[in-house]
Amino acid sequence: MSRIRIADLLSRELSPGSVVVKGWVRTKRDSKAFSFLELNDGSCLANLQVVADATLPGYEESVEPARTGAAVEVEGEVVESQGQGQRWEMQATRVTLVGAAPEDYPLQKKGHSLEFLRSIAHLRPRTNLFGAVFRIRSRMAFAIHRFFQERGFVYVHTPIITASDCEGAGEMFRVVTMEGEKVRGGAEEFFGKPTYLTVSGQLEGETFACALSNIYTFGPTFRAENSHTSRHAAEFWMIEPEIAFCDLEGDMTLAEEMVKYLVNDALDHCAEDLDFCNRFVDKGLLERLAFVRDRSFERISYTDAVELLRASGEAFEFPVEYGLALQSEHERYLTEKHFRCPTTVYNYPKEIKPFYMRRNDDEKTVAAMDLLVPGIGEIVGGSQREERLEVLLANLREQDLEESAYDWYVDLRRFGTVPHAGFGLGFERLLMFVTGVGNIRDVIPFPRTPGSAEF
RNA sequence: UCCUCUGUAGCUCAGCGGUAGAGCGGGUGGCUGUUAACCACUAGGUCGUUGGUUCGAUCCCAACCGGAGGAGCCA
Repeated sequence: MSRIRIADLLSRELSPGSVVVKGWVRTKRDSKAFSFLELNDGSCLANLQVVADATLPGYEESVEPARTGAAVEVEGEVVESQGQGQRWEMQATRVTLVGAAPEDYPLQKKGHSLEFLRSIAHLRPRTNLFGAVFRIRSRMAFAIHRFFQERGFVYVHTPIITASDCEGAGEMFRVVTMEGEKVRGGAEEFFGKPTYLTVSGQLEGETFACALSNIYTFGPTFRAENSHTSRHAAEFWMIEPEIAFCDLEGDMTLAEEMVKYLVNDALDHCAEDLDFCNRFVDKGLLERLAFVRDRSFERISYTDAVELLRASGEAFEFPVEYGLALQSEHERYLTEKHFRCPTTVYNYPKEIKPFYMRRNDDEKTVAAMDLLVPGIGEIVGGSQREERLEVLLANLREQDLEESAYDWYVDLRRFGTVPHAGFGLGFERLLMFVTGVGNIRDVIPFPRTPGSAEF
């Protein structure tokens, strides 16, 4: 008899009859004559209630020790439940203990703190919350590919190891080879020069966009920043589309459409898991997601945003002044108090943005954009790229960057240059937004943060 | 890197300058178509580490280590 997933079983209109299920016991309630086993196999949030009569052959060896955490295989008849709370339950005809869990199994059926669960990251996927979060994560990864593939974007694998040490996005991890305990360096360097873990696939992505027109990357990214916040990790996943023959307007539209698409997909395909998040993580989650799906996002230029903030009368800790970067508190004011919805801020002063962003005709701003969402802040950062050779070279000089290191990047402007644009979407930040989970460490399976690389 | 908070039983926490507490979880027994089951009994702690103050420190002080939140940086 073949195994059926609990998700399949529970969604049946008619009883599938006699079947086999396999999973882990969440809890067991015993009485003299029989036991109730709550069985979960990760296919969905809900458990299957198994009724195991004490008269079952092998009851003492298989059912009695099947306490919380144990792995079991159960064969039985799916019948309508006599009790409240579930439609189907299984009347067991055979219970096999696959793997026992002794009494020191750390997960109790009661709520645990997220901090404690982080310390047992190898077991936390067996909880309701993390099961839900990682099913949603999987679905969102799939939806991202669908979104781009449906629009004719080509998936490009940009390198993890890179030699560009000045991509302008924070501190990098060095890649070295070892000789025993010693780091091999200098001319002995494996690649013949210093190399790093990528902080962005953008520059490489641009080369493919200038050939395949519309591309996206989706892979791990590394930042060696010593950041201690709920929104930063040293290793995270990023989605970076790059579009040829596209300006900032098209870039912003794509980013907004993408966020809406993903939220809509989650609402359609992760209803049970989102409902759990709504009940136990963030009571306003479903309402907010529906809002994001249904309403259009706000857009405001940096210049207007500065004026709006100055006129707001709000007492900010940091000054609001043209030419200064917007602080977290300013971004939060825009999305959480003023607009109360996702907001795209665009056209930033060129001084506070990297060399590759396209200079606007006002000569003061660049065609950059940040998509901000309530509760998290920046979820997307992007720009139209500088496609004019002379302007790009001037930018490199202005920012004291070594021109020769960007030969290949500059070549794109030498040979058949086109206007193009793109953005980066932080996958974990998207997941925080979609699930309502407040800490990035709880939406990535094994988080890497300063001082912490367990598991 | 800076600022703030925090570390007591397996978990969540209370507590106090003078022999360590609860709830939950675990174990045992009972009971019931149960579902955060229920009732009774029971085991379980070098109070993060090191040093200092004190007759006496889990408590006060310092340093260190771990955890969390925020800032910066960004996604």
